[in-house]
Parts: sequence; C-alpha cells; structure tokens
Amino acid sequence: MGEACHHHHHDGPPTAADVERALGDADARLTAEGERMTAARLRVLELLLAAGEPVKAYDLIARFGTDGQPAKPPTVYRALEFLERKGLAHRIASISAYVACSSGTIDHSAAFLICDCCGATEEVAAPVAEGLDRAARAAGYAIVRTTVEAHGRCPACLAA
Amino acid sequence: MGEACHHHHHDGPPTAADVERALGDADARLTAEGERMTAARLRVLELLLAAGEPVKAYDLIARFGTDGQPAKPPTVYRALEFLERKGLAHRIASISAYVACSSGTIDHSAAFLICDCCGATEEVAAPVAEGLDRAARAAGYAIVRTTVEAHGRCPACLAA
DNA sequence: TCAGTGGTGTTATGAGATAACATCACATGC
DNA sequence: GCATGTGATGTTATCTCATAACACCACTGA
Repeated sequence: MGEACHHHHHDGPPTAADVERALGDADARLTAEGERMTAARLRVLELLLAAGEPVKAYDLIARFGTDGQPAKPPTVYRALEFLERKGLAHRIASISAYVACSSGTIDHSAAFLICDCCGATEEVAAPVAEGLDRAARAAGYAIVRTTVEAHGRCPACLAA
Repeated sequence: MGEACHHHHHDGPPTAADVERALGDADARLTAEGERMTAARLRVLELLLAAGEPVKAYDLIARFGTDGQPAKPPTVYRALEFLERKGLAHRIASISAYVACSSGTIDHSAAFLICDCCGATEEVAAPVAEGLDRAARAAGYAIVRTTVEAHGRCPACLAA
C-alpha cells in the first residue's frame, strides 16, 4: 500500500448500521436461495464489509475471533471461496486481497480502481467487457471470468 | 491449469531460432538504452521465450541452471522484476505466473486471454483501456498500470 | 584511488493458500 | 425413530509464492 504519499481517510468504512443491513440482506437472500449462511461466512463477510476496502486474508484470519482469537486459515479461505462464488466478495489478484462486493447486481464481472497510495478501491461495473469481449471473439476464446484491476491514485491522493 | 479437458498442443513453443533472435533483439535494444542485459536476465528471458506460455516462478528457478542446478529465488525474481520493468515480460496475477511479452510495442498495457484448460495464453493489445479509462476518469482516478486477464477456453479446447 | 551505483550470491524468513482427514450438522427417505 | 448422504467445519501439516537483509562484486566517474 502506501509508498509515496501519506495515508488519507478516504471513503472510510461504512457505519455499523450499514454493515448490519448488508449482512441481513445477504443472509436473507442466500437463505432464500437454499444456501447456508453459516457463522464463519457471516463473520468473514462482516469483516469485509466493516473494512470498506480490500483486506488481506491473514488480516481476516487475525480479526476473525470476536475475542481476539485468530481463525485457522482454511476457515477463512473456505468462507472467502463461498462468498466469491455467491458474488458477495471479490478477490483482487494484483494485491492478493479480498473485498466485499459493492455492487447490487448478482453475477457481474467486476473491475476495480485501486489507489496505491491510500488503499481505497472503487468497484466499477464491467465497462471493460466490450473491448475484452471483442478481442476474445477475434481470438476465438470463450471467456468464463475476468480479472480487471487498474492501479493508480484516487482523487483524494491526487489532490494531496 | 487443466481441470476438465486434456492437454492439447496449442501454439507450442517457438523454435530455437526464434528464441535466439528474440533474445538478440532484446539484448541489443536494452544495451543500446544503457541497460545491462546480464546473464541471469538473459537466461530468464530465454526460459520464458522458450516456454511460449506462462511459467511459474519456481519452475523458472528449477530450470535456471543449464546443468540442472536450480537458481536461488531472488536471482529469478530480480530478473523478472527487471524484465517486467522493461516491458519484456509480464506477470499474470490471476495465476501467479510470468510470460514473455509477445508484443513488439514498448510501454503497453497488456491484456491476456488465458485458457484454463491447456494453459495457452494470448496477449492482446489493450483494447480494454478505453472502457477502463472512461470509468477511471469518471471516478477521478489516475491510472498507472492495469491488470487485465480473461480466463476461459481457447479455440482448440473449445473444439475438443 | 576512492566513492557511488547497480547487480549478484546467500541465508533466512515472511506471506499466501491448500491438501488431507476426521468430525459434525442437517435434510431426506425409509 | 433412525439410517444415510451431502455439505460444512475443525485441525494438522505442508506447499507455493515472494522478499528482507547483508555481504560482495563490477563498473563508472570525480
């Protein structure tokens, strides 16, 4: 993360109420779909939502226990895999971190704008698909999933 | 890599002559730029070129010595960092692998089509930048570098 | 010839992720 | 009720990926 400029307070984490609401929504939706929103999955999603920015898996592991006890790695990685599969979280490959999905739409190919200075990320709806789809068609590839991540500076860090 | 279909021979590696020529070109170009194309850097580039597809860092480490002796990790990671900085190689974050740059143009933002079946990759010139740039402008971000990787099936694996 | 810069060699360790296997919870059919 | 199958979890160990730190070397320019 920060290498050149100081850390700023960007968007910041959502309020506790926001987190609760999002958790409730997710729980209700997945339960309705016949999925099991277990304690571990809810806890990991809660941590991601509360952070409001990408979080490293081992940070989730460290923060997992409400009593300060860390989780075992597979506990968190399994929850992340589930959340990702269900579109509630995304892995950001270029920084090996995970973030709650901020888009309401299910089954989307997300793209991210990532500030290398303060760590803020913005999830933007696949405005990229067009160009990539065109290239894929030209090459004869059938795309299953995409990783689109742009690194740079957020408005706040640019202003600083 | 392969999970569903068998491994096919896709494009395959280039001929030894192709590799030699590309190595010579890279050497000449960087030397002209005042960079030092050292043995380790040339060797890693040679391995990447010869593979003709993404290679894991520890595979490069294992293949490094012509006598079968592996390299020490930093040797290869340093060479990769240099090659990437100079536009001769790319890291593919979604699979933690490295590939020789197949584009002639310097200083480009590459995008990749990656076959999850046979491992073939196609480097396509940033046809993606448009959409992403637009989104970044809208969000006020200044983009420095991008990671664009599409996973799916290549034509050969689709046909199989 | 001496300092500065950039590259290499080496050791060790940090960070990210998963394999394997035992156990548990829960829904469904009998 | 209770057997049975499926999916989730707990636990241990390990594997893969990547870099920190420090000593040494090669080249360049004052």
